Amino acid sequence: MITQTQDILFKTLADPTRRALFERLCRDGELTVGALTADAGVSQPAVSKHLGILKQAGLVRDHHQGRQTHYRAQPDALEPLLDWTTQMAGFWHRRFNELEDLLKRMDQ
Amino acid sequence: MITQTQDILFKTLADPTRRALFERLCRDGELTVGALTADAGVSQPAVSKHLGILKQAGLVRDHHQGRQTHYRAQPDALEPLLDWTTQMAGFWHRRFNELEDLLKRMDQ
DNA sequence: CCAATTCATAACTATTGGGTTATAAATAAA
DNA sequence: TTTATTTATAACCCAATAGTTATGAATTGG
Repeated sequence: MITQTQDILFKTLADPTRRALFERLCRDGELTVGALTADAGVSQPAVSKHLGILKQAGLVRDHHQGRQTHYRAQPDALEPLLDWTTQMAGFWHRRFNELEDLLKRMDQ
Repeated sequence: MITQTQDILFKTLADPTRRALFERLCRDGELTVGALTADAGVSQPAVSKHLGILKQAGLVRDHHQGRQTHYRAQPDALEPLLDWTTQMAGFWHRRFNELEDLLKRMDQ
């Protein structure tokens, strides 16, 4: 079910602090938990939990180096979101064109 | 704050039944509350509440006709979502190119 | 070895939010 | 006018979740 993937993505990105973490990783590249926590506005455990959820959604990847964990964004995971959005817009435009055609036929 | 708009959109579309209502309106065009309720899988008050939230987010518009309320999708409201997604992908690609350039310079 | 640092997990709390039933308000029909 | 239909709102309940503090596990440095 593809709608499952969309659901996970929307739910994951619905939280502002979580979305802010992902945005920072997109902008600044790879960062440690400590660096992310410094500007997150919430505690370190909260940041770790959010990163775990982002990881489960496939939006970030991590690798360990000594006692630090580095996280980086995985923006490919945004593709289903892009697909859904364009599809919704597409449905609407198709309907719009159908209506346009109908009006044209009625005009004849 | 544009991030406010994004927050509202993500939060609004994070709920599956609410997103399903929006999808149906995109596919099928204008529908009444009754028609939407028939296939929603939840009660009519639940549907009304969801439609109210979608309306506040600007994702749907309504108009009254007799005792029925007709709802239709307003897919233009998805634009900030599209902007955010492409922007995140853009940030990442820019960083990717920077890295690529760095590697090229190191290669010389 | 011992202390300090970095991150993840556990346990708990409070709030949010989506669902329900009951009911009100408005319109249509009999 | 009375009854039936359609939608919105109110009041309430339960589950999910984002936050906290406390602590454990792993690694580094003295």
